[in-house]
Amino acid sequence: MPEEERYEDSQLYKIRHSAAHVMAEAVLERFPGAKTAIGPPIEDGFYYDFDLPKAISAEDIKWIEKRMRKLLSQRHAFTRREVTAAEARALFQDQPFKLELIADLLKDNGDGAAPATSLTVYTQNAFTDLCRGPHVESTAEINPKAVSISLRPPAGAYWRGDENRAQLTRIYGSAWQSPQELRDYRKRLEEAIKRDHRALGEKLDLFIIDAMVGKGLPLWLPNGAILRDTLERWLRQVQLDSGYLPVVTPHLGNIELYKTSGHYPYYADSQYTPIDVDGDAFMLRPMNCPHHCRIYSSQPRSYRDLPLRYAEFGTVYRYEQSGELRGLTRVRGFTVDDAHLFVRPDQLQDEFKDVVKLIQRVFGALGMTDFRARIGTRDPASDKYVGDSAQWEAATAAILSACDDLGLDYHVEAGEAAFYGPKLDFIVRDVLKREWQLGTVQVDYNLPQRFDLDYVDRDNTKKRPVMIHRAPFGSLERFIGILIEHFAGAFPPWLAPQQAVIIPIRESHNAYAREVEALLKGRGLRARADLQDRNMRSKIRQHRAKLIPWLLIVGDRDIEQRTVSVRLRGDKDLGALPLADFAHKASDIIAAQSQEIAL
RNA sequence: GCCACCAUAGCUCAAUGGCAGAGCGCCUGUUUUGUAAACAGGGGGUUCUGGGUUCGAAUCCCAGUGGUGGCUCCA
Repeated sequence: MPEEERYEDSQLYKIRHSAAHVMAEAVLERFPGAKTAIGPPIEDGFYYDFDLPKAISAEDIKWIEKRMRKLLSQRHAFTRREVTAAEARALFQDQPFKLELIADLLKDNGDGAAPATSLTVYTQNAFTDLCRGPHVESTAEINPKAVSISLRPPAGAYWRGDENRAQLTRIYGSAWQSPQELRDYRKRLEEAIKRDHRALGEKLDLFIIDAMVGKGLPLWLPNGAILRDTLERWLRQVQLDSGYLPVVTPHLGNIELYKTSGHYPYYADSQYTPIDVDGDAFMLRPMNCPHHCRIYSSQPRSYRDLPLRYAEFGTVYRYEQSGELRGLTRVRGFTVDDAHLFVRPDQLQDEFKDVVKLIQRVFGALGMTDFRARIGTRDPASDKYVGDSAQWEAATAAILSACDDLGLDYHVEAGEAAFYGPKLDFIVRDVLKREWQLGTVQVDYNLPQRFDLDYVDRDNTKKRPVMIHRAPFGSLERFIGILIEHFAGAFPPWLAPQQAVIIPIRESHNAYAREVEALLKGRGLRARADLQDRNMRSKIRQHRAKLIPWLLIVGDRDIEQRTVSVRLRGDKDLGALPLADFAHKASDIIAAQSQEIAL
C-alpha cells in the first residue's frame, strides 16, 4: 500500500500557499503601505497576517476577493529565486516583519538545524514574498471559483502569537482544487454550525449562560441537569466498583493551602482575588488536590492502606480572559470528575494503567473514538516547573512504559506537562475542529513532598507516596459540550433527558396515555404523556424537534390491544408494539447504554 | 485581556434619519384529528445601557455591557 501523501507535499497545499500570496498581492493593492507578516496554508485553506494602515471592512473583503479571482485568472507564473541575505534585506527593506524573519533564518536558533546560507523568494505578477515554497507553477493551476476569502471574518492575531507584540489583522481564505469541493466545504461548515453545542443547548433547553449571573458561569436547566446527573451517577458507580472512595470538600480554602501546594504562584493568572474571612485570606479553589492531600494526611497511613483513591466531583473556579470564554467548553467555574490516587512507587505503573483503562472505557461507552492521546513532558528549557529532574524522569518513564504496555496510540509533546509533573491527555475536536483537552492523567511526586505526605512501609520507615491526578471527563461542562456536538443533540436513550413522549390521538385517549406514562415511569423511564389540547400532528412535530428517542402514539386501536405505536427519532414508524414489549425492550436498551434506539 | 464584527418581541428575522413589523412560540375561544405545523382572535417592545448629533434616531457618533470570530493561556 502506498504511503499517504503528506499534506505539505500535496497539490492542495501548493494551491493554498499560492492563493495566500495572491491574496497578499490584492491586499497590498487595496491597502498600499500594508506590512505583510506570514501567510501559511492551514486545514481547509490559508491565512495571511497584515499590519494594515486602517481597519478592514466587509467591502474591502469583497473587493479583495474579487481582485484575487481576477489575478488568479490571469495565469501569472510563480518564479523561485535564491537570494543572498543582503539581497533579501534590500528586497524587503520596507517590510519589518520580513526583516525579522530573515534575521531569524540566518541565526542559529539552537534547534539543531543549521542556519540558512541563502534564502528563497517567490514572485508572481507584482508581488514578491520571502518563502520556502513550494508553489504552483502558475495561477492557472488554481480555479478562481474554488477560492473564497469570506468564510471567516477577519481576525486579530499577534505577531508570532505574542500578546506583547504587534496586533495584526488575519484574513482567512479557503481554497480547493474544484468549485465542488468548496461547495462541499461550505456545506460541511453549515452542518457543523447546526451541531454547535451552544445552539443545541438553547434548542434542547440544556443550559443557559446568563449575563446577570456572570460570564462563563453556566446555569444547567432541568434537561441539561438530567443529562449531567446521569453521567455523574454512572461514573460514580464505575469508580466505586473500581475501588475509589468518595470524598467531599468545600469550594473555598485558606490561602495557605495553595501556598503549600505551590498553586498560588503558578496559577496566579487564573486565580480570583482572595476573600478576606476574619482577617485570613481565602481562595476560591482553582484545584481540588490540596484538599485531598489534607484528607490523606489527616491520619497516619500504612503501606497496607495504599493505594488510596479519593474521588470527588469537585467544582473549581479559574479566571479566564473574557475573550476566551465559549459556551460550555471554556468557562470560569467547572466541575472536575477528579480523583487523587496516593500510591506506593511499586504500585504506580499498575495504577496508572488502570486509570488509562478507565478513561478508555468511559470514552468507549459514549462512542467517542475520535481522540488523540498526548503525553506532555517537561520542556527542559523552561523554568516553570517544580520538582527535581530525577522525579520528572521517573514519572515520565512510568507514563511511557504504561502507555506502551497498553498499546495506546500516543504522541509526545515537550512543554505540555503540568507544572508539577508529566501527564497523559485525551484531546478531542469540536464541530469547528478546535481542539479541547478532556480526560487527563498526571503523575506527581511534588505535592506529596510539599504536603509532607508519608506512609509507614514494611520496614517501619516513613516513605513518600506518589500521587496520580486523574479526570476521565476532564470537566463535566466541557465534556458535555463536546458530547452534545458528538451526538448532534440526539443522545442515546440512557442519556436523553426525555426518553419517551406519549401522544394521545384524541382527548378521549388521555386516560390511556396517562396509564402508559405511569407504567413506563414505574419501569424507571423518563416518560411523559403530552396531554395538551392541540392536534397530534403538531405534537409529533414539536417532540421530533426536541430529538426525543421514542414517540408513542396511542389511539383507539392501541387501547383495544394494549399497544403503543412507536415512532423512532429520525423518521422510522415501527407501528404498534404491545405496551409490555416496549417497556421491556426500552429498559434493556437504556440499561445496556446502547446507542441504537430501534426496538 | 487584545483586534474586528454584531445587539430590534420568548425564538428566527424585517424596517437604510420620518407612525416599530412578520413568522413561529405564548394566552383565549372554536375544533377532536392515526404519524412533520387545524382555524380565529388576543397579549407581548426602555429597538442592550448611558450620553451626544438632529426639527426628528432602531438607524449617525462616543462610552459601557453582552455576544460572535480569532490571537495568547488552559479542564
